[in-house]
Amino acid sequence: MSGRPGGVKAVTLADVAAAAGVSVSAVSMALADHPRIGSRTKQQIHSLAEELGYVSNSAARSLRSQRSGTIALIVPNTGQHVFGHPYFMQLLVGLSEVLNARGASLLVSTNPDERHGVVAYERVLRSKAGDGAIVASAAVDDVNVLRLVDSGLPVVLVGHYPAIADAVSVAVTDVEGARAVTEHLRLSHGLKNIAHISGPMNHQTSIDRLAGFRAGLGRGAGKALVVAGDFGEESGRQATRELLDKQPGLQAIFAANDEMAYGALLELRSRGLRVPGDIALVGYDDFGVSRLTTPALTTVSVPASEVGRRAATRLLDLIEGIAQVGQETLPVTLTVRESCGCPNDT
Amino acid sequence: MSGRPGGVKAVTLADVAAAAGVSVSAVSMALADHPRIGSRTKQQIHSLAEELGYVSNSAARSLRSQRSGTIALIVPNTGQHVFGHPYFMQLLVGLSEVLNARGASLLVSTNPDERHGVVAYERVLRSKAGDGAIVASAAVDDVNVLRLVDSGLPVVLVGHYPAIADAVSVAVTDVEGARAVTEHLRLSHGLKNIAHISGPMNHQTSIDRLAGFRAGLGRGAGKALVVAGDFGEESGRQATRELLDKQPGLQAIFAANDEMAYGALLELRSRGLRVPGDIALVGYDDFGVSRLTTPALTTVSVPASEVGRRAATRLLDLIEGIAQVGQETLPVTLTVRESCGCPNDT
DNA sequence: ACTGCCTGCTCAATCGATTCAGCAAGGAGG
DNA sequence: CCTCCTTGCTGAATCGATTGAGCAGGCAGT
Repeated sequence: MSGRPGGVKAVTLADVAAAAGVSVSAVSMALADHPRIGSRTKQQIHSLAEELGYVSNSAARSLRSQRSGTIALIVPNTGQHVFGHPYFMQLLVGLSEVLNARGASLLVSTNPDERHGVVAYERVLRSKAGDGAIVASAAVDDVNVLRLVDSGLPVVLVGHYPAIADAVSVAVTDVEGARAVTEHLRLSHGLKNIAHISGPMNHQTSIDRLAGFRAGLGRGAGKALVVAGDFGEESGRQATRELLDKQPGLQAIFAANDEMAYGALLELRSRGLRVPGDIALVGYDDFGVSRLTTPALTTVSVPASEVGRRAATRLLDLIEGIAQVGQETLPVTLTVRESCGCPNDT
Repeated sequence: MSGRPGGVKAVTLADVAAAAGVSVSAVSMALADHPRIGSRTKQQIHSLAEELGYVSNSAARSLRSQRSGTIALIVPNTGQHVFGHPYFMQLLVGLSEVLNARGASLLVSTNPDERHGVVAYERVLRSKAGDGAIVASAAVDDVNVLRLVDSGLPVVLVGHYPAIADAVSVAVTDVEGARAVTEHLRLSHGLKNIAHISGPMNHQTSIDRLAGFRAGLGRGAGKALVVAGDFGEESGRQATRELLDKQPGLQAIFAANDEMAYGALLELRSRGLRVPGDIALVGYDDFGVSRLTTPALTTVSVPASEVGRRAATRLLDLIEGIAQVGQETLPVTLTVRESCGCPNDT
């Protein structure tokens, strides 16, 4: 009723209590819908709180209830790294969707710089700023992940961590996906001398995709040539240079992600090699890039936003005490476009 | 010294105090480097705190100090919308960089669904979960933005809000950018009958780019044909269909962002029209997409991560009481590639 | 009429860190 | 020798919400 001017005056429980002529406890209990508060009083307090614009102070609530209503996304990397990759975008879409629906907030915790591997973990782990954490994109040999899981704090890992097999995690069938795309090159197109540009080998994703690649080659598929990149476009280009120099009869390249595949495409093109005419090329991830290139990239679609959704759901359940069975694995799907040699059907 | 087992036992100030044999106050003051605490005691407390793994409880600290150390990114849209657009990614890169460097955290506040326009604002505004807010991608007619700014809470707006001219904001020179790219088409390539696919007209960005387009046409540049899209790829394709049907002598299309330009490219291609041979095409934003298409898209590069960096810096300064002059505008740059008709220099 | 129980609220402790007033010990100054 | 100041710490209040214990009044049962 009274026009509130500009000042930031916080409305506390005490204000509502004073207005209603009851105690602070009564207001707190009324708003929490406690059965021992009369329904007429509840009504009155609710409308009064609404009118005064009362919103519970999150710090006080967190302190008392020992719960913040916030979950942290921990990424042991710099912000540049995180938000630069569309993978995280997709993951965030899924996370935010579930968190919003269940009234939780999202705290994003990246690392100030590459050195402080511990900072991102500790900040959340100890300060109780988050009720739980989702860890994405950690290296397989990152001991902090183990520490975090061991600490007893609710944690959901995104991706496989064989070293922490009992942790709650959400991953995708990378081995199968890599195998499928490799077999597509080998069996559907009859290609031999297929090379793989892998990701950094301290990430399980890279390990799995490499394993799938090897499995997909079967035996007698010629030599398996592998060069490691870092998931960045330029490293894909560099790796392609190496491959072309080392391997004369190269017929196909399977890059462990689309960005490296795009780098490969640039290098092949600059050498006058046609894709897929001279060399077939496939990527992995399908986060937008692959749709745009010419030729459109055959790739493996990773359901990253679904991974985010599942991870958030399981973490919130975990926080609420609902037991979670260990690993959950979502299927990836082969998305055939043109760069493998299949006909264009746009 | 004693191996800590799995349990989540919080180490509080009291624990450190007990171990050091001093009062809680002394520990608090020592860690805050208060001058009235002896340097020897400080040393001892610091190492003891380190050893016990003490981390201050963020809820308690926030409650007492009335400051959360967190800033909120408010986006009056769903998570899907936010993280789906590379613009936000870039913005987040800049934000997280500055926040990390200055010890602040990032709370991402999206909306559960399109209806609840108020939710995202109120949650942060009232609960004191954040010390300040950065508002991005709000509609020009969103009254909640005005309310938020009026509330006295530190707020930095991303983009122009002519209706709230006195607010602290960080924007880019969209009018000039749109004008430059339009003039490039008109003057460098001598094109006439240039059409514009605009964004949704309740966003200032769309308004500014349209204004720049009009300015760039000058007079006597033929008819200015404008069709509105929604910044999505499909709407670009749809708009292009309309344009081609309505306007026989069309020589160039300027899409208000790259994704719509990509949609336009698909439509042009499917009709057998060559770009830039038959029709020149330019976009706006330059967030990755434009580099990948064939032909590579001429566009206007928006320094979104720098916008994020500036917005975060100014917000933190504002929170610390450093007065901020109103609007700040960062320059965009014309990035010439191939789709306008310029030679390929890859 | 007395006990027991239910209803509807109030009191006070509590979460953990911060901060100001205050107090004891020691040295300087008169 | 007494006062005053400085140094180095302790005690207690405080931030705002939550929650179990407690208490007053009303009603039913015997």
